[in-house]
Amino acid sequence: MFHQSEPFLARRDKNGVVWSQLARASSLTAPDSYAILGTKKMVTVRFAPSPTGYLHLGSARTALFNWLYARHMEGRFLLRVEDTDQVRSDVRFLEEILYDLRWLGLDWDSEPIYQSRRFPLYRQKAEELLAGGKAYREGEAILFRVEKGRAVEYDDFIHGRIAVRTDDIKDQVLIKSDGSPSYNFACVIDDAELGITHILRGDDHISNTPKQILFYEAFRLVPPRFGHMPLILGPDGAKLSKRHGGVSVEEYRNEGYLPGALVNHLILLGWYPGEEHEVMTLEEAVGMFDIAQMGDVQAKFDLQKLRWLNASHIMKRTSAELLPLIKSHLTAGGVPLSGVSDEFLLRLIDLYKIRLKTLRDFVEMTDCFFRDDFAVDEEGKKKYLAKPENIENIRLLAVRLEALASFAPAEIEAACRQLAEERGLKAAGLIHPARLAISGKTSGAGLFEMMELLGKEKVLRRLRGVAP
RNA sequence: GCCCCUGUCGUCUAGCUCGGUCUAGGACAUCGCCCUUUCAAGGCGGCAACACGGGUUCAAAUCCCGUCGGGGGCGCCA
Repeated sequence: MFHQSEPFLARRDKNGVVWSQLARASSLTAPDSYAILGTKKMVTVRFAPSPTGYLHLGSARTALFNWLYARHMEGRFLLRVEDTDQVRSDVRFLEEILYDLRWLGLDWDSEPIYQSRRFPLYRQKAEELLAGGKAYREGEAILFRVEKGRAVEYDDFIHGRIAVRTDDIKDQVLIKSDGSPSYNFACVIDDAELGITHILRGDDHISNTPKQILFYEAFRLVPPRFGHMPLILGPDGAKLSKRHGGVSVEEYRNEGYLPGALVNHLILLGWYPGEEHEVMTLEEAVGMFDIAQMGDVQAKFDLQKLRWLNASHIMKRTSAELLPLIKSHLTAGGVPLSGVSDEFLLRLIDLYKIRLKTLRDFVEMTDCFFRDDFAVDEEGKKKYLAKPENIENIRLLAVRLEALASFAPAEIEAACRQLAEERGLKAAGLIHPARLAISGKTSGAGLFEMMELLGKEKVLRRLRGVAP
């Protein structure tokens, strides 16, 4: 179960359990406890998902920053599955979470470890405390005795010094009556054994930290450095929830967001890379990341900015890179792709990628290229196809285009402009009605390119459809 | 109720550590103009903030105190 190579400077205790941070210094909470110990440790962080649901944006952000720090420091990023709740945990959730992490571009070192397989260890450690008089039994449970009248202090690397009185901390459950370990206890046992050097987690854990530090003390271990990042809120300042437009990574993937864009936004919600670097790739972020610059103020998830970032990331991708993604969105959107060549799709992507906010937008924007029964914009109809002269112009345009030997944009444009001039119109006076006729839309790519991709036959048929 | 974190444009933020260079800078959104075949993209410009009240100081967004606001926690959930 414990597949890792042994942590740096680890040693085994009399029970054969590997411990990596045996305390020798008296100042357990000294900010540079590692320096005091005289040991240079590889940065080791972890992400500890609980497989009781999908990967929430907040969790994704926690994983992301831990990963960033590990990669920047050339340290290790471990995964620990907190599946002590046998009832609510499900492997399906875990698989989804791992899938989402990979999709975001986050990889981990070593196999994940599972808390559910380590119950004997937690019990053994709790019994040590029992034997040492630091814990007591209450029924089937084992509780930790919190010494009153003192303070627990630590230097949070995001918030600075935090101190709480033990009078405000109740005795803590170590092992529950059903034999499973409490969250805080299993967490400490595992973090110590894994040699975790830095714990970066959400602000919601800030009050757990003093309790955990008490456990480290009880085992005479030097605690890791802790940092708590503020939670992300919804646009209205309330807790991020479904009604804000999606809380799971999966939802954003399905909406057509690029992982790089989602990650970019999540990064911006906790760390500012400088005015010239707001749009960045994960790789760039790894290089620039500075944990000391992380923000300590809660930020609101801004869908508008995400959309803009997504558009920026899409524009930077080549059409070939976008192709498989676009294809899956087309398929998901019910567009049959049989008989559609990659060459055709590539050219269509060339034309439209600059206009996309999400990949999914492509499906709606380009529907006229895949079907003949596309919807026609009502406002546009009134504006461009209501007058008889519009219809006549379209009819004449069809005649001109039909005579074209080459159906390339340049030739189409020349024909359009010439006809417009002959009819005493501005080119736009012909272009807008024509676009509406062939696509049903008042917006889109350049008309001549659209026509070329659509092909002469369809263009003529559609023009004649509105101007028989 | 108690404990903890936090408060610069609508939003994300720079500045705060070492008070004066801040008539507070950038980005998203928004508005206007340019470009233009529409929509985008791009270029240019506008609007817009130091939560409030006291101090300290020649001088405070920057230091101190209080108030108010936002968030989190106080489980044999994780």
